[in-house]
Amino acid sequence: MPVRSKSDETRARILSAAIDLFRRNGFAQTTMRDIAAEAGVALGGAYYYFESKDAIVLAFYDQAQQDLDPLLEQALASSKDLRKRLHALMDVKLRYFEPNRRLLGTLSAYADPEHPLSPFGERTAATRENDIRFFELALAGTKVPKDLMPHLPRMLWLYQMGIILFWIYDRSAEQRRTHALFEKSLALVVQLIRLSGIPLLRPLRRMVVDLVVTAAG
Amino acid sequence: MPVRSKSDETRARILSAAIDLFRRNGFAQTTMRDIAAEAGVALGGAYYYFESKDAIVLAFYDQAQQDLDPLLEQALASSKDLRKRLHALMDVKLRYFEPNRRLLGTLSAYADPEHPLSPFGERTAATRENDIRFFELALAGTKVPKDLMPHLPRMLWLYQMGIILFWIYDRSAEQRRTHALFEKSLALVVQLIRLSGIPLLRPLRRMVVDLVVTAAG
DNA sequence: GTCTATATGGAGATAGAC
DNA sequence: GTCTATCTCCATATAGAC
Repeated sequence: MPVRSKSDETRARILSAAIDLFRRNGFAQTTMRDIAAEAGVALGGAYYYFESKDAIVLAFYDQAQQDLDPLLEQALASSKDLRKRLHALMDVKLRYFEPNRRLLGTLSAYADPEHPLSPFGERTAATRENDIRFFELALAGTKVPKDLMPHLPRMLWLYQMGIILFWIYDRSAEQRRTHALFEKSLALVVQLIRLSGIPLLRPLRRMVVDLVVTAAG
Repeated sequence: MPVRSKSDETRARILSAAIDLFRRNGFAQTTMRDIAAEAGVALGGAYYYFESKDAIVLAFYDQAQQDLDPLLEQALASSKDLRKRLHALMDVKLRYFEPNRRLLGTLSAYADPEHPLSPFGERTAATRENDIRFFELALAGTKVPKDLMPHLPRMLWLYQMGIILFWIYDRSAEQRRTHALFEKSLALVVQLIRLSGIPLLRPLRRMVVDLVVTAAG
């Protein structure tokens, strides 16, 4: 454990104040002035540590990834079964982001890959690829047709993003609808992966792979 | 054709100036001052006709719907074949929105159903339902299992929204990737609808219907 | 009813003193 | 490293001319 300098301290305090405010009041409604006040520094101080409001969100992404990595590793170790593994990955993420559902909402606004905060953009590529790797690991031990294998982790990642998006805006109590939707769709997804190898479905599988290749460019 | 009063004239001029600027510079980057200047009125003039910047976008939606309705009717009349009809519907929309791809981009930002500009929200419900009705009409004459029928128009609408979202951010020349993706996925979708009736797929179909019901609440 | 001119209040960001 | 003072820009509001 590195000793945290006073500077690290202040930076962390600003970040945590910001996330707290984003959570409570939303991203757009939170001003840099609010953040500075909550962290006990002057406005300029906040800008000394983060060059912009966006940069704070990026720092939040980075921290989330660092926090999540070991939890995701652990989730994968809990079982060899694909369904259970995918379920465990999702559980870890939803639990982690639960207090920040609202913040994710304002961020999901950035679908444009050219926006720095977009989950599909360049600035977040490393985090994204890191995340996709966990789906690759989850598939270890599961039989998947050769032509599908290179694409499946990314497809599962996208599926996961869809569920998370649904979850963000799910107004049902404790997001029960998302949980029901996830259980049912996951069973379907795993079933389809299992069935994807049978000869009868070969033409269908090829169509899907072709589709994915087209979409990915 | 009603005679346009001077007031209607001005309103239309402001709307068209706004859309033009949104298109060229994006929604967020365009200020009400820009809009007013481009339309040749003072700032207050713009606010006299539109109570907010958002209201201008809503007016754009409304106008788009009015313009599109007859074109979509016509598109449906062009064929009895489901694939061709769905293709024709998409063609009409992409052609219409082509000059405003960028504007749609900034709007797709509003996934939150509570945001007034969200395509999933209450404020846009009438436009949305109107649009879904065209998918219902497109299905007339196509055999669809009874349990699936009530949900299929909405599912197709959602599929269409996905393609349009992809199109918005498609940086390939003339959005060729989107067009390829659409051709291929449409063939798949139509094929699945055709196959959905065969007894072997009944369990799968029931899972999907169950899924849709869960998602819709 | 239509529009101009001007005001308000708040945002993100920065320069330069300490 | 941190603060104060200040800048620039914007959505929106309003008073009142025509």
